[in-house]
Amino acid sequence: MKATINDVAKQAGVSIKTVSRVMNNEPSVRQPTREKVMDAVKSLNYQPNLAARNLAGTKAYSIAFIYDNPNAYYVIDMQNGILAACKKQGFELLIHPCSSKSTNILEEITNMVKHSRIAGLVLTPPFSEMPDFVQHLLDLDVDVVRIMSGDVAPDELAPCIMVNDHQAAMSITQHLIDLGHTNIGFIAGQSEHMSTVERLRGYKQALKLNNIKLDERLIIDGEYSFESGVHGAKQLMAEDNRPTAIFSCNDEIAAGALFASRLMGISIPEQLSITGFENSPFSRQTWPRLTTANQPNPKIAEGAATLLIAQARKQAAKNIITQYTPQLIVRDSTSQINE
Amino acid sequence: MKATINDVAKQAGVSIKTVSRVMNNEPSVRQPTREKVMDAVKSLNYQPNLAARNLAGTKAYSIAFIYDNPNAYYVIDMQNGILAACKKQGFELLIHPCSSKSTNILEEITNMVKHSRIAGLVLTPPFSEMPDFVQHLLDLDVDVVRIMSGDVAPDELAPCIMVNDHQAAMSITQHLIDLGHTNIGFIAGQSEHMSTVERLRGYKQALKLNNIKLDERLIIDGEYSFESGVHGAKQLMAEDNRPTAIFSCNDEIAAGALFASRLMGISIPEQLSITGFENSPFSRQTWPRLTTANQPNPKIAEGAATLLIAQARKQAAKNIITQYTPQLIVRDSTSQINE
DNA sequence: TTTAAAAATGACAGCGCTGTCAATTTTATT
DNA sequence: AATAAAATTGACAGCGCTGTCATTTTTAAA
Repeated sequence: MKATINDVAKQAGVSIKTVSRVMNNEPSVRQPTREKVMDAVKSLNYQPNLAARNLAGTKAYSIAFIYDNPNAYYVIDMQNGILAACKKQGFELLIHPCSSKSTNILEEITNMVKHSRIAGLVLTPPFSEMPDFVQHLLDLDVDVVRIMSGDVAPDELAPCIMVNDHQAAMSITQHLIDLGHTNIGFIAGQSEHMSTVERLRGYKQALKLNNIKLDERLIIDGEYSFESGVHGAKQLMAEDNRPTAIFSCNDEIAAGALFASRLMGISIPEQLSITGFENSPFSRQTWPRLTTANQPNPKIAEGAATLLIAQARKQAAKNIITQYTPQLIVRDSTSQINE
Repeated sequence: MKATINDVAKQAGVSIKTVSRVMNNEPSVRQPTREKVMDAVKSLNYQPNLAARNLAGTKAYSIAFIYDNPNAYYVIDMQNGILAACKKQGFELLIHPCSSKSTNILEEITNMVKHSRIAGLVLTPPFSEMPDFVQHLLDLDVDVVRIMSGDVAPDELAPCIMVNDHQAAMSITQHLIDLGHTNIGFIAGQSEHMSTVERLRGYKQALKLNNIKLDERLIIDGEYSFESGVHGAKQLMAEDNRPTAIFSCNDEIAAGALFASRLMGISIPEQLSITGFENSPFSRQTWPRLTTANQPNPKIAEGAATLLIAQARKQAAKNIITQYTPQLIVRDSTSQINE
């Protein structure tokens, strides 16, 4: 029923070792031989047995994804992207949900790494932003690829996929400025998240570039939640220096701000422009639909996983930095000032 | 570094076969021997090598979860539950996102089942509601456990975890009736989903039990989305026979209905009660927070996976039916009529 | 052409476990 | 106490592949 390497070898008229070489893209196989083997592989619908590979070889054919993220949309997007890469490369994915606050998280992960043969891990925030954690993993002799916010890698420990929130935040802010806004409120996410820091930095820099004076009172501390958006918007609209636009650190905050505005009888976007961030499904379910920045999470994750697998195969340098910049998506929650 | 079965055997002073027997809970091992082995296992932190097991044995140590669900919260909950069961039983989880509309879905899954040694699959809607699909899998000689909506299993092909939406919908409706409501609108999800059918059935039955005449005009076709809730609520509030309460088929619809009500200047819950369904994180992010029915998805999924693994070990009957009834959670979006 | 070096291919052991079946020990029976 | 039956334990092959190293073939150099 299921073809083995032996069947392929017989059909191609070569030894199983040669088939093995072809399957692993090793050099030292002549082109005609390689083709003969590939033909047999195709005709038999052969797929190497992962268990046997793991048992016999020293290489690993699995990567792991650990997550601690209350945002299910984010996790699923990431997971789907990683799975896509794994499928293409014939790798397996180990999924490990866990809590970053748990005290024995290190032990837990260490145990997993030691007991499953793992080539490496894809790390997302908050894990990707914990240098000690990353170092610990590297000491365990597994590869690591980090997905994190910023435009400059923090170190050369391991490759980084940088999401340029700074640049994206500038684009959003510039979009608002182009619409004529100068009083722009900012509702932040948790300040421990790099993404918040970077988005705030982008916001500030855009103001500076346009010679708009920064009003610190328009920057509201918050967290990545609907409630935070509600409170933030209320607070902002109570200011003397009332903003005509609000930059929300993510779509949920923006949805909250939108909601609060309705309650206060402020019409969006006529009287107030509101922007989101992330382009989660959320942002299409509000009224009006949110202007936001699209973060191509599945693509990012697939890129990260592909890079990780290349690392595992020693086909990539340790210091690779990739950048993604979320792109502005203009929808219905922003417009010219219009009172 | 990593202990093998050999190390355990040596330390316990038995043969590796005996260790193997202990690890697999096979009979024919004397209690003292079993204990000696278990001690060695613990002291060496031994964990059987899955690759070797897969390669050597005929049993499978993996189950699969295929999903096609736009609701990320649902998927993550299910996945976490399944993973918990796998961890406890030393199984591995293969994750396979896919589209049920894709034409080659059957081939795709068949291929996966044939190439990875899989004991069985956990099926959620819509897959669990496709008898042909289930039969096809069974023909492939893998076990299947279905999670689906209803109070009666449709057949005895494979075990079912029934989520009693009918009963839960009755509870919600009864809650509204107890508050004095008799004109209760219903905004449906997609009618192809069993969950919609079952929830509508529960709604109708509760009305009947309370001798409230059913007004078909108060039943609005919809789908499981925010927009649908917005439109549904608008339509309902335009009726002559304007409802004082709205039963929404899920939390997203309810959020939409809530939103529309705000727009129409209807205050919740004073002038209109609105209920959700599912208790997604969504339902805590609305204002007011939604009265809803809690579906313990992680528990359901863990139960399903545990059952599947028992099946795989021939430790469970084929015709097991488990029932979960989502429980009413009363929050702030429902109250007595009060105009 | 001959010969050495390099490239391509193959033979074979063994990864850590389970299945089979044989050897041993225990228990029950006479 | 002797014997048969049952329960327990172990020896060993082999799952499908990769790593090592030997062998063969090709290519380059003399």
